[in-house]
Amino acid sequence: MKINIYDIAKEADTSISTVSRYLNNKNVRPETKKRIEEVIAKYNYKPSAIAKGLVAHSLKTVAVFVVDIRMPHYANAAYYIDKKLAINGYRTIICNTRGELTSIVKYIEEVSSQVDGIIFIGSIFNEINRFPDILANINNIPVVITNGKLDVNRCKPIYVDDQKGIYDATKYLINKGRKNIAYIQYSNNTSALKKAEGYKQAMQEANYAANIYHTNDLFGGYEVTQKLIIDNKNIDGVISGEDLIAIGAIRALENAGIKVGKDCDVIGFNDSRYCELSNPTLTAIDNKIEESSLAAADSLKDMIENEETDCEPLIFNCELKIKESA
Amino acid sequence: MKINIYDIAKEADTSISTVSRYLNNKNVRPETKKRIEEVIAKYNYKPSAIAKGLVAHSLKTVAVFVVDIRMPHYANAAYYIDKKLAINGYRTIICNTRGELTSIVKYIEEVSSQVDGIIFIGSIFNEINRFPDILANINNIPVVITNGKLDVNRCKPIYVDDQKGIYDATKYLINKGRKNIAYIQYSNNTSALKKAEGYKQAMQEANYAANIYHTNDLFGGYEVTQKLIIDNKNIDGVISGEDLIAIGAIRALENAGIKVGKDCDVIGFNDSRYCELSNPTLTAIDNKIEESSLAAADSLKDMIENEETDCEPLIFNCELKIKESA
DNA sequence: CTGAAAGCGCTAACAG
DNA sequence: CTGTTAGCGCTTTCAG
Repeated sequence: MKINIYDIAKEADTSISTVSRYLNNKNVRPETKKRIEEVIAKYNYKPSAIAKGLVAHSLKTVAVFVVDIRMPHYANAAYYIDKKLAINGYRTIICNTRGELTSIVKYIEEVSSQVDGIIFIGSIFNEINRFPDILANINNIPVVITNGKLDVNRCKPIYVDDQKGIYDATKYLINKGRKNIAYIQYSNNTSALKKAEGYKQAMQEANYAANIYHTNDLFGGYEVTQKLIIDNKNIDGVISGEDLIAIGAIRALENAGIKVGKDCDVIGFNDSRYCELSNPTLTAIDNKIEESSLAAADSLKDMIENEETDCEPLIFNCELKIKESA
Repeated sequence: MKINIYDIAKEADTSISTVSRYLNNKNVRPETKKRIEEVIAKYNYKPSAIAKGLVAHSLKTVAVFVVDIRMPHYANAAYYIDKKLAINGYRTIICNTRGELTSIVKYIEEVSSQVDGIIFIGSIFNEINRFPDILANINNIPVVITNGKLDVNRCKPIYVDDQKGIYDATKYLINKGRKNIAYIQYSNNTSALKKAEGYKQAMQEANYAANIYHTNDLFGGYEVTQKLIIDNKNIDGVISGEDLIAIGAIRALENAGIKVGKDCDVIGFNDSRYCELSNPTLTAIDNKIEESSLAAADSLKDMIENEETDCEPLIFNCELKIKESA
């Protein structure tokens, strides 16, 4: 039932090489070409990408590792990467690892022998360095990672200085005269710790006490802030490493009668479009997702196609985007 | 440089079939096995998934077509589909079509000869029916589509009755005594039109005038509602076909001094977790993304593995999830 | 411009 | 349990 190039050649009364040439837009005599076209149309023949891939040693496919595509940060990254790479004829396999090591391992094993390269989004994937066996799977393909560095042959790191981003934002509040600034940390990975570090550093320099709250629920900003308000009635600043948490914080503060942007400033992280949905709109640290994702896609493409071995890290700086909440 | 199964066989002093058997966990004499393992470890050999795919006529990969992975609805769908399919050993290629026909065509052409099946999320992909040439590409692979039906050999449609969802929600407000209910429509595709239809139907039955506003910006709910308020000072209900728009509406209403949930009710659509970020929290129509996505994944898997040809549509009903805004 | 033949890396009979 | 052989569907020399 399934038609292949042999069938086409036979029925078009020519050789498979000629059909192959036709398929690849090489010179074929018009009459032969016409016969081939007719047969192809008749059977609705489509060449097998897999067989092509075997010869070309490439399926023109890359994998993008994220924690959870439902989180705006990852969705944005995946969107820009796919957009950029699709232009160059690459398909994007999405790997929702949920940050679980077993899941990461499974995806790597399945995907590494099928893709031309991998992009890891987020420092959590640094964990892979602890497992040489897993690393071995990706030792021969080009790899890009944001906010990390993998010990493989060809790894291009792309850094966005989250820590400095938070540090600057904290400074900004301090300079505005805020003294009682709390930080809400989401999850416990390297990236989250670094961000918290930026906050602590700025507070320390100003001789203010650091005050860190934790949540592991992306939508847990509301509840954690309710606690925070009870603990600390004089709160005048809240910073979080995730926009969504900061938006939850705003809701909690407003519901407690604390005017955000006036009595208390709130700053988020990512500067996702969700900032606009908040009331007041959320001032946030823009961590350059679009820029860094496009750079990741470009770098990977270069590494794949030009055997590029430039593994110098690329560095982006955050930028505070001021809106109503601070 | 690149090691293949021949190299392994030679160095382990055995045949490729034996190596192949070893790789596929079939019986191999312990001593032989040991030699093979050593050589494999020495060269860090990984079998080529592409070559395997050529033999198996499958790469265990599916494609998921969405409009834009950054939209919560699509991100959720993609997440659940990938989660379910990954358990069964399938990889998920994501195709961000932006709803553009040229992009849809390009993705289909590239992907159709490489994947085992395709899931289309959303009625917009019904457009494909207008192009027999494109349809031909996917005539031989199993296809699942939500809120649509494609004219190909094997297509499983999964419907979620959006129209009824909006109809019921409108009824709900009417029964609460709301009379001046406006609807904000996002985009112009079949799905959007059907939703608006549900609203009109309910209003008509109650003998109230329908009042529809439009926006093409997912984050445009705020601005459109500002206009709406100017046009209609007695507004007491706002319904939208997208949560994010409804959240923008809430912000505009509150900023205009109209108490949401009291003076005016607001209802969104999707019941995404963003409803929790709104203040007041957003009452919304749950369109069963998780259920329908998991069903899509299951159906596709059945169609792929069991040559399943049951193309009876699967139907899900929406459910109004009441929170603070209505 | 075209055809024969080799090869991409693996699996699956088949015969031992 | 193992090796030989023939594919899977395509591209690519290399002669002609």
